[in-house]
Amino acid sequence: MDRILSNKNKKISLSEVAEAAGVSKMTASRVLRNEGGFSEQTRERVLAEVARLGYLPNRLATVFSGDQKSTFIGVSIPDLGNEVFTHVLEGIDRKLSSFGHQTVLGMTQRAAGEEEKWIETVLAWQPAGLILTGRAHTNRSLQLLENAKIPVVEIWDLNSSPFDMCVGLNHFDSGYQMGRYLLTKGYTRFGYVGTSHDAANAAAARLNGFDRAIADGSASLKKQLLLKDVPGFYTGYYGIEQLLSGAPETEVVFFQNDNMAVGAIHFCESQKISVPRDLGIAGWGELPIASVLPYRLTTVQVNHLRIGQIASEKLLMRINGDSARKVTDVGFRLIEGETV
Amino acid sequence: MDRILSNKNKKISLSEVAEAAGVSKMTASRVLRNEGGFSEQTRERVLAEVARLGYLPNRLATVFSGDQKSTFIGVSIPDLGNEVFTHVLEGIDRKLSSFGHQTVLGMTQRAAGEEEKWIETVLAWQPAGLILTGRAHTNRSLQLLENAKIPVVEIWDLNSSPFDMCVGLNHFDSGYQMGRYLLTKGYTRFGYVGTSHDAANAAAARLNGFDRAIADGSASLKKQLLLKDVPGFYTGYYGIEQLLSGAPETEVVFFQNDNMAVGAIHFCESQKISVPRDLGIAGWGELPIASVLPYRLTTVQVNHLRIGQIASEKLLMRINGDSARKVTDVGFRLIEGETV
DNA sequence: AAGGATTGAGTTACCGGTAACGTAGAGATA
DNA sequence: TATCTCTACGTTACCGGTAACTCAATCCTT
Repeated sequence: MDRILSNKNKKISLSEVAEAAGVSKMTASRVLRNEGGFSEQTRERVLAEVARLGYLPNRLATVFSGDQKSTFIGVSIPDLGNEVFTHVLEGIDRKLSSFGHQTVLGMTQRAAGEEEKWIETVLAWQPAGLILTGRAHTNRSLQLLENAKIPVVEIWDLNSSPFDMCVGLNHFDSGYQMGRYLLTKGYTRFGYVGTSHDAANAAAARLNGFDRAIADGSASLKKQLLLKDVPGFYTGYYGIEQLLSGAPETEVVFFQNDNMAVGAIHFCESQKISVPRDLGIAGWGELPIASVLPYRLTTVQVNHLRIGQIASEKLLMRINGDSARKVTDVGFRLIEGETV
Repeated sequence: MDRILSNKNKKISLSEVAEAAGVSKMTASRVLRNEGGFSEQTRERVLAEVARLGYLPNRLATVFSGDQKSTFIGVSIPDLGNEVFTHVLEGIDRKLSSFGHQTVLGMTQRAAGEEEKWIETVLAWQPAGLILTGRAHTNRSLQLLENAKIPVVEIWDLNSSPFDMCVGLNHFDSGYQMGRYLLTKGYTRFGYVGTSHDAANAAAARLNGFDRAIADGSASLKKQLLLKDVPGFYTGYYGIEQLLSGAPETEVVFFQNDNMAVGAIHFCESQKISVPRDLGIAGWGELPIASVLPYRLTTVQVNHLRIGQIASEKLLMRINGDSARKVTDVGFRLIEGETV
């Protein structure tokens, strides 16, 4: 009845191919790896049997025997629902797959210590390297990574002394610069809306930087709102409503990302609050959504795809035995838009 | 100089743990699997050595020896840049990881035949099952799947006779219903804007259904635009501009997804084109972005997350030896919004 | 024509676990 | 007391490839 269950005959192994071709397993192996040491006649016989029997090599055996390294790369990201990280992941997978590697995904946002469990599980599969988002790791995680002796890239938040390698940007600085910029625009009453839902360490760093800039400018952050929700349009829309009802004197609001900022702009439009005349709005990350606004959003531009690509490149270099720079700062650029 | 290269000592194996504990490899294995057949004293000694040496089991060896199945699940999606599929992927990975499985990602949109190559690569790793997006597979792909003898779920587009199992919805019908609905609203001049960029078989089915409905209503699709771009806001924004410049008499436009529809609405706002008075706009997929519009978007609601969850559940059931329904239709719901 | 190099194979061992089987000693049973 | 049954291990073999080694036949050399 069941196609799978009824069909119990196991997979074809190299020995069976070899036997069918009338040669030894080793000779068949040589033919498949094109290693030389066989006649043209033998080659044809072996390849004919490979095709006839539908032989597929078992990479597990190769890697297991230690002759080759695995081509798995473990990639942990906090959240697929967050557009920012899907762009990073896209950059990673594109690069890796074009070099014959496989991305083994891990979403590790849901609970603290989740990453540790994931690292342990994925290491048991002998990956060739790991890419981890963020730099908060448990002691045991670090121990596991130490023992694994594989290259590791931490992405997103820049770390001057990473475990191994690191690519990202200085989130604190990006928040600080935004704060400075808004001060030069003459604002004195600031607000911030973000989420505490995800592994928002980087977002927290941005907020800290923003806060510091304002303090350095002898102003102060009037109201900050950390919602327990995903950082999307919707959250921005209702976040701004909530913030304004609590602190209507706010002049400008910095959002965790562009999606939230655009949501806020929509709220303002619906309430006839003029941006930037009545209220300034700043986002972060330059997400595609901002492109459709009739005016340019004030935001911070980050090349998410590039973070993923560089992380993959570092890993690939090290896997190939070359050395790679410990820290790569992809930087950011403040976009002086028309919403403040 | 290099942490990795200088540290050549290989990983600790079970034999080494066993030796250190003064027992045989087999006894150590029994302790770790809690299989019984050892004394409390032995157990403590082995576990102490495991902790001291930082032993991590090599799952490759276990799976390779055929004693256990692998916990890999290969998941191929066309595009991570497309929000729709990231939601599906999120549903998949959540479910799989909570049952101790690993998602091995594959992005197979970029070129035809890419999926075949990916299937071949990933099968060599002996995955426990596969999830494939869409139902267009090459003959060789089908051959490979046949030989692999593992459960396979095709997702997204519903298929009455899937290779193995299938979960999704009838895209043709969803397009047809939208067409019928717009006809009842009295429209006679229709437009469509989508992309030809991704594996848009499902989107093509929606367009076909839409087209058929219009033909059945004795009207006709005036203008259809297939842009070579990603199906996002931006593309919708410029797509509608292009469509209207070519066919200004168009009364209502159906978009490939909500992102594009919202982009179009933004364009209309910027051009003082009133929606729905001057132009009707319909989307597809009920993406979060639509929530921020001041009015409800006319669209088709689909539970993307659920598709991923059900696909994973089917796979897990079959991996555990139970049977699962061949085809699951998650359905869709036409949202009669305020934009037509 | 004897010795050396080349070609086209085959043989053995190994990777790290686990199934299956074997076994010595302690305690229970007839 | 002889046998039987546990308990707590140890031993062997195997999974599917590949490295390292061996070896016979052929082809050049000088």
